[in-house]
Amino acid sequence: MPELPEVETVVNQLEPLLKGQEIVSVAVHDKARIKLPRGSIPGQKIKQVIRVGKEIVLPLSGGKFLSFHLRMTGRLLWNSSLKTPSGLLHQESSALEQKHLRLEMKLKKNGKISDLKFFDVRKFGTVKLVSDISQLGTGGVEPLGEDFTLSTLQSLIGKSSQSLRNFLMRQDKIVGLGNIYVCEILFSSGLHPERTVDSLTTDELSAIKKDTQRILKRAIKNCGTTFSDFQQTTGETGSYQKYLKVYGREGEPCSRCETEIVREKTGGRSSFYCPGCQE
DNA sequence: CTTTCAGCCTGGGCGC
DNA sequence: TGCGCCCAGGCTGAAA
Repeated sequence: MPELPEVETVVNQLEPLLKGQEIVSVAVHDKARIKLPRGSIPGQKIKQVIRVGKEIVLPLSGGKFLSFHLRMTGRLLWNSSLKTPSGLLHQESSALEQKHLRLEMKLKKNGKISDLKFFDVRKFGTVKLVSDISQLGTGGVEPLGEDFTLSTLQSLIGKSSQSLRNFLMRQDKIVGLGNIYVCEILFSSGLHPERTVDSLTTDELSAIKKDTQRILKRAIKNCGTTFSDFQQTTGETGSYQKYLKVYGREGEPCSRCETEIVREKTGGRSSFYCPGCQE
């Protein structure tokens, strides 16, 4: 469930490891989903590691950009193995890892060979090579960027009458937010997920902007949110889950007003919120 | 035009 | 014990 803070964490951890590495070879294991032009990558160097929305992007020395989107279960690991459930024998564990391996690159720097592996259990993740960085991302505003202001938020909303929850999840408006952080932001702002965006006052919009930035920054500081052991791997040892106020807390008393947190499904997605203090 | 929604995909957890 | 069903959720493209 990587959202902006989790992707940012992976980027921060990979940057010093991958910077300056030459890509020696690329092996695509999931050829049905991952299409890369043959021979277009080997020989190039990784200039840096950056984040564009929820994508992990490697600008290459030849001017192109190699991009990974983890979606739900994608993992991008350097010189390490996919952590699999405990209790498996070594050969079972390695067979499971091989089953989920989608792409592998051999890297070289200062004569040392290393590898970068892309795993993905559910195959939603994507890998692509583009010649222009503008081909990446989904067009939304970076919530931690300078241009995410109250007036930007107002113009993004425009004449939309969508629910607040659906609006905040839209990557063509604001990038990086997913279900967990949207639930947390709305709790913090005291707003009901089904409020329509055209009903919001200036003060409420201002609260959304402020809470979005505060929560994302705090989550990045804590290296994101990690849920189960299975998903905990290099680059995802986050601890923000201990600060979650509503997500996954259905049935528990609200930390603000003691009302029981509810979970409600709308449009196939679960919203966690407090019916007592989110209006 | 805007908005909603099924489908993609697998493994874990639950009820029977 | 094992089978069927539901759930996680970002994003696309089709339908409303």
